[in-house]
Amino acid sequence: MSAPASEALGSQRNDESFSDIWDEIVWRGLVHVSTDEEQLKTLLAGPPVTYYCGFDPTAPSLHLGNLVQLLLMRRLQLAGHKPLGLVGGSTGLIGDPRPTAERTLNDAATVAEWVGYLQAQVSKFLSFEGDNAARLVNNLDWTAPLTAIDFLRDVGKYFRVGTMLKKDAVSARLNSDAGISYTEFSYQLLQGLDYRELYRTYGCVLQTGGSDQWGNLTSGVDLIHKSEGAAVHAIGTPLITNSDGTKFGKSEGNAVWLDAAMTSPYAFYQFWLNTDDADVVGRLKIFTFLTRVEIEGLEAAVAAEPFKREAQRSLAWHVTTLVHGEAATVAAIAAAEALFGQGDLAGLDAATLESAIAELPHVSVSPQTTVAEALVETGLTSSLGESRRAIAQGGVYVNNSKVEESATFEGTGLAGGIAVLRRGKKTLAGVRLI
RNA sequence: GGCAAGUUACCCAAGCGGCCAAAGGGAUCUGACUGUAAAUCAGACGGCUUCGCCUUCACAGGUUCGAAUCCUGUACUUGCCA
Repeated sequence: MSAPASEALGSQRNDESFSDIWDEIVWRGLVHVSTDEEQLKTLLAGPPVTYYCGFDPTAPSLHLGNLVQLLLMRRLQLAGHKPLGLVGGSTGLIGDPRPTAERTLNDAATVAEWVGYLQAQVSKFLSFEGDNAARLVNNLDWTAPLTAIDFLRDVGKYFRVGTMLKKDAVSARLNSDAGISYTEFSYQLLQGLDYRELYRTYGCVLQTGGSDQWGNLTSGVDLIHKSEGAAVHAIGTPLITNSDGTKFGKSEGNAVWLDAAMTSPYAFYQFWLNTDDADVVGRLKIFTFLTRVEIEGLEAAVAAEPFKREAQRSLAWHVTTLVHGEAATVAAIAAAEALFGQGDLAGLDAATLESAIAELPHVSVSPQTTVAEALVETGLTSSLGESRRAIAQGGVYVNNSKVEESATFEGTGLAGGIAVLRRGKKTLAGVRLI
């Protein structure tokens, strides 16, 4: 992430029109499953409780799925509760069972490096000041010293294999032809252990996570019930889906990351701007701090004047600002306005073009370079063959003019020797001619 | 440990000696229509110096004029038995 989101922390607040935080998160569609609702509602309406959510370092950055959790954590913190942000230094070495196939293990040094990145990202969404300051924890701290024997005696004894086999994540794998290793099968014990550790150390009584993690959330609830005799809670957020059936959080087949180096603020903004009408209201509820009244106003706007995409603009603005800061968001919008679809790129001055190009993937090439080669270099296509196909299909433009097969950049330089390369309607890249 | 079945392109999945760069579906990309939306329709979808050539069907070796297809070994997966 390029800019600290903390600049936004101070202005964030929950919607006062709800009688309590539970009602608000239910309205926002953040509760898919949970332990006893009445108890949770009462608990969250009372004095500060300590809660946690874990993030495993299976990549160098968090992604949009994690953002749902981060925002839920922040909403609970705004309601006065104390967050524990857990980054899974140990669980990241194991990997939770995915429904499809066994994970490839990452080496310890890589995971340790990613732990650092994730901790930095998590920190930006929580406040570390005040009575209910957030705290970061790493489960490697209590898992690493544990011996196999202690683990089996102090944790394993509380788990029944029959119960473990019934967890969705495990049974899905057992019923598939991929099977499951003992390593991944054991994951739920580790997560259960985490919850118990945090319960003992910090009095943590609530864990949140994606509903696909429900089995892992409840394993901790059960463990604490059995070994500590205490009743604790869990909330599972819904899996975010697109109304057209495609996967949420993918842009052109790639994950949308929170790290600006992996998904640029420009691409991030575009992702949200392109949200379906059918999905945009749900996204506003989950990913922004707009109030119910404000969201209902945008909902009406979508119904009345969908072509204005006011809700999408608002959504893109708020989420991009939240993640990348206002300056980066302004730059992303300016770049889009300068570059997008207007026929008249030649009218832009060098400074405007320079800053617009900076938001896009860009390369420096000689004017003799073919457009097909530049497509590959900027990542707009992955091979020359693909470039040729794209050009043949009429999907490639330089400075908004469709190009032919053997085109080069001769004579295409705009102000500052820059050319704008475009594939399809919305995929742009910058080319600096040298 | 024994027996059986399996491992095909991003995913699912056909193919069972030549007509196979490999059916079909999904995902993805492009075009048309649009609102930088959805739906729909059309095309593309291993690589390249693209009327042709090159590299693929778990891995290694073999049989054959010729293998994704047959044989041997190895790895991994699943099921049943122990």
